[in-house]
Amino acid sequence: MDSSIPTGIEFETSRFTTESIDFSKAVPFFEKAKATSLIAAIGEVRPEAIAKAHPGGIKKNEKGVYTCITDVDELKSILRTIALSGIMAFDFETTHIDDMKAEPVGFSFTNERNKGYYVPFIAENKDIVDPLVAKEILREIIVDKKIKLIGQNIKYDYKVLKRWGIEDAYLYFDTMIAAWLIDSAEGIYNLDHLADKYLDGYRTIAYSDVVEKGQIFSDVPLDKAVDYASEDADIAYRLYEEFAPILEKNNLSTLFETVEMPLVKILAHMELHGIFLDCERIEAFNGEVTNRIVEIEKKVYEEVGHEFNMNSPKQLQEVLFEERGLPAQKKNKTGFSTAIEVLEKLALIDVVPRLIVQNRSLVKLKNTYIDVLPEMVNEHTHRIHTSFTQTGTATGRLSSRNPNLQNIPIKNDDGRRIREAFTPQEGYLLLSADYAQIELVVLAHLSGDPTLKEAFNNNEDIHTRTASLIFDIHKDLVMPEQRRIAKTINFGVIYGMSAFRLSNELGISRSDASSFIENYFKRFSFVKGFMNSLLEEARETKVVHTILKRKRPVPQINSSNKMEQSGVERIVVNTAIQGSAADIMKLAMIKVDSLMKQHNVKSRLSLQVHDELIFEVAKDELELMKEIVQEGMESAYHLSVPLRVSIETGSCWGEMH
DNA sequence: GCCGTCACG
DNA sequence: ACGTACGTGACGGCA
Repeated sequence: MDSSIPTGIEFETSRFTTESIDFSKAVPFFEKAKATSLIAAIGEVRPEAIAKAHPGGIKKNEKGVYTCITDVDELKSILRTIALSGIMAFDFETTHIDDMKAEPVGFSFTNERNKGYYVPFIAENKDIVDPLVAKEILREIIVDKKIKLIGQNIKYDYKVLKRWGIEDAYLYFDTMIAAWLIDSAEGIYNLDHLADKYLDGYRTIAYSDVVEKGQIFSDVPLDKAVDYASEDADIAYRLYEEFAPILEKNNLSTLFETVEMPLVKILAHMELHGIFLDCERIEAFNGEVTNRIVEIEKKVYEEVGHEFNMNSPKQLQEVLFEERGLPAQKKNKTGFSTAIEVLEKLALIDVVPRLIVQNRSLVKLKNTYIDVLPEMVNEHTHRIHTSFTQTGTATGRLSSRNPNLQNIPIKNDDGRRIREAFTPQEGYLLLSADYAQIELVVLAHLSGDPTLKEAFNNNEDIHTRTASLIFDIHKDLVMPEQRRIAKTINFGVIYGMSAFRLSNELGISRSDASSFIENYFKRFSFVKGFMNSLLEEARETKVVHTILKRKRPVPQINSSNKMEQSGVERIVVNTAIQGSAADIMKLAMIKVDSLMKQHNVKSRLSLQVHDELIFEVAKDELELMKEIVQEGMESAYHLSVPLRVSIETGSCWGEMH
């Protein structure tokens, strides 16, 4: 890789303004959307309806006709013609699956179903089309003419485009995101699966049939490469024609256009920018942790009388419950559980489980973070570039992979040492902005509960307030233990609590737990009412939706299996809350991004951790950024209770003031 | 490839 | 009497 990796990323002018989005108006959006699709319920294809809509007998699963373009003038002429239509499906073939390493070896495109073109730069290791020449032709229609791009997982192609030197693109329609919005419970959104599911069992050419094991795409014979690559563009185009009307029909177009698609670029920019990891800090900590692990293991072996693998649940069970005769507690499928809460109980009566508890968390830190994160540092940017998955959750949240930077430890001092190794570049600080109690705030809004709303309107400590209500005492008299109980109950409300779990969590009897819950719902009666109407609606429609009308299908809501049914009921309650909070955070990211562009700042968004945004902020922009971030996040969506954001800054993640 | 476990919100 | 908190990703062990 060369200097084409962007260091400071330039942003295009957003189609977005800072005005808040009015979701009450469904904007007709897909001008090209044709009435070809007839999905009755979400994600459900009705063959007879499709036959009606295609009286000519057009088969959705027909193979397309694909063309190889090797002549530069021909490429120019075809792309210019396509540019007149204003839209095209586009797909890169590259050297790597990792978009931070991938170099283009060719690209495919189409603006018509059953057609496709492939432009090979290299095939069978021979140079064909000069990529630098092709790049300029592409630039003309992607940057200058701003053609609307359709793609499957278009964030990948956008990142490759940017790293290649094409600085901007109009990301119009990601078929993967559309499929996810249409059916967030499906979980599989790769092109092969989507073609099978939505194009009447269309079988795509498998990557593994084209690219031999150990080879890359530039090794593939030209004829095979043309078919494989062109098909990707063709299928993406066909899926676009399928999905656009389904989105319309399900009132998902506005969410798609104004939230999910604008977010693609924001995530791409975050990923490209990455975050710096101070490997020396990690290495210093590694020495310390490794010593402690060795010490603990030595003590355990001494105590037990022999060596064994204490990371093997099976071997550990033997040692604890057979050799040492400790009382087994929870069972799981394979035997007796050695989960942390079990070990903590046993730790009161025996030194071995006590040592194992310490060992567990240190080994976890070492295996998951200390040994892995330094290896994930990009050798050119010297930073860590996570990948945010936009289609990874059923609720609307993001997830983070390779590495997951949404689960970096914070809850204890050892773990926090990992967080402290994430540091800003010279002249910058890290700024963390997080929503205070966003899920309970969302609950107050959705339920309209006057007591809950009042607490947030008065900016009270919600757990203390809850305690004062359920224990019927003045809030100044709430004891820490009572606050802890209230906090657990508040979590329980969000998750759809049961008396059983609450009693376990609090170490109290189940009847005591039941009366806490009863008391809670007596005090927050609108919350109970809200949940009931949510469930009623879900039973009726088989769908739960968020404030932005994001949908999660819950077909099992009326299951005759009571356990399954109550499981789905918890999902319904939690999805409405967690998903709405995720909606708000996405709006906030878009708004803050827009404000940052308006002010033309050097500062960059680095990470999102569900209710928190982390920025790398230029020191001379600190005050401005604090204002922008707070304003953008707090006004992201108008609720009937105030959204509050707390901002901290520091010279590393984890130590913020 | 699944399971148990555990890091986060 | 059942046997249970929601959403993720990643690890090592084991078949």
